[in-house]
Amino acid sequence: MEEANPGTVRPGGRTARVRAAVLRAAGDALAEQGFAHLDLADIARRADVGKTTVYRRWGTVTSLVADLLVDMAEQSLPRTETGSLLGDLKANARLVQRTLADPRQGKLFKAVIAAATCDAGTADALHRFYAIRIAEWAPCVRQAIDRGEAPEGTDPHDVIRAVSAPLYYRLLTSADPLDEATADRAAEAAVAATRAGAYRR
Amino acid sequence: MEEANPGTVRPGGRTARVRAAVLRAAGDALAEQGFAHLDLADIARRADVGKTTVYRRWGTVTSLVADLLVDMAEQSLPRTETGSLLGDLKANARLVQRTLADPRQGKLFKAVIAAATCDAGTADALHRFYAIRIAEWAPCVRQAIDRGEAPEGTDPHDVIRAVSAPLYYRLLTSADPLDEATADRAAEAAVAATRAGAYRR
DNA sequence: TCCATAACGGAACTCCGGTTTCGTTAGTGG
DNA sequence: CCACTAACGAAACCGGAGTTCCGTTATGGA
Repeated sequence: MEEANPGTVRPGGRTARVRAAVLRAAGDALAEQGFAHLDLADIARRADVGKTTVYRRWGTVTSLVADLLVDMAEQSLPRTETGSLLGDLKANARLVQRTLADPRQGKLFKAVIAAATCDAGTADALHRFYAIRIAEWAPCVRQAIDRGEAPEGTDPHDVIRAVSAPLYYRLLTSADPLDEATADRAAEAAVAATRAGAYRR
Repeated sequence: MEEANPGTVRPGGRTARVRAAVLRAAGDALAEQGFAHLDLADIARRADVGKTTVYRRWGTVTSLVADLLVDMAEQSLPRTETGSLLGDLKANARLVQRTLADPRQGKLFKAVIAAATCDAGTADALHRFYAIRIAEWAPCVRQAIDRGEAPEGTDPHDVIRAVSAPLYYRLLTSADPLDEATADRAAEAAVAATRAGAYRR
């Protein structure tokens, strides 16, 4: 007789309220202090729940981060459409830039990336989160192919990744500003490379 | 009377031997288990030194990682020259790819990036490490400008960063393979974007 | 070579994050 | 509405990472 994980038999009601409060508290704490010294008892206090509950339901910091990533993936924004590849990729770059440059969101993303380096389950959740984001924006590259703005055989996922990569690299490896010019440059570079066939497979 | 930090009055002899052993042990442990649960007493055991010494000299895990980054920056490889921008950027991309795809080095880089998200001193050391690497390879873009392969006003640092960024993005946000084709594509995309003037300032 | 002391390490100690226990509260289905 | 139990939380407990103490070893300059 396999025992169900806590919170899975009755996922609604109080259980859902506790999850929401704990995930909100976790996001706040991650943004404030990063991943390293995250303390589940502190999360419990912030969420106004018992620390036993947090240990029972999530067990470890990285499991809590993985659950937060699942929640973030469910909440993420749909893409916009501008009618041109450059316009779409600039919109995407600006969205990523605004997120990473936001004091709370930028730190939160750093923290979840750090957590994912330390735990396979969290890494899976992070990979899924980004796969969902990339899949959300990939159609704009397909549309560009249809409009003749990108060569046949261009991999849409590669193009979308090429827009985000310089912004994340900047966030994680330097203290350089993450401004709109940087975002626009990332989009322009991705468009130029796309047109030149660099992402053809 | 300001007290000197341990190891700074007599930095040679036994002090240097202890540092070398501790940094080697730290690199191994970071590669094996990531950053989160790094235990200074374990590092001391691996290095065959007293744990008091590790706490006295480095104090925290992140300070030890920062010192490891200083050491890594001192050890890094000089750039190669191929005579063409594409050749040079491919060489750079391949070097980064080989490093990140290496089982030990890839994990080590993930771990130091994670550590840098958690501590300002470690972040500074990481930023310096990458600034040194980028400065090492920037001359190849300057040479390309001189040869007419890149437009005047191209920012060499932007170009070198554009080569690395997709590889780090792949390492940190997905489980996708980091192969030579990916490295070559990063170089080709950077060259195409450079030629199109995307990195002109 | 000698000496002052920087740097060292073993052992004892502390404290806080993680674990266990068990009575209480909320949810669900008959 | 009621009975069963999933989920909850307070309190007590535990152990290992971090800290302190003090005798030992190695270094560098006179």
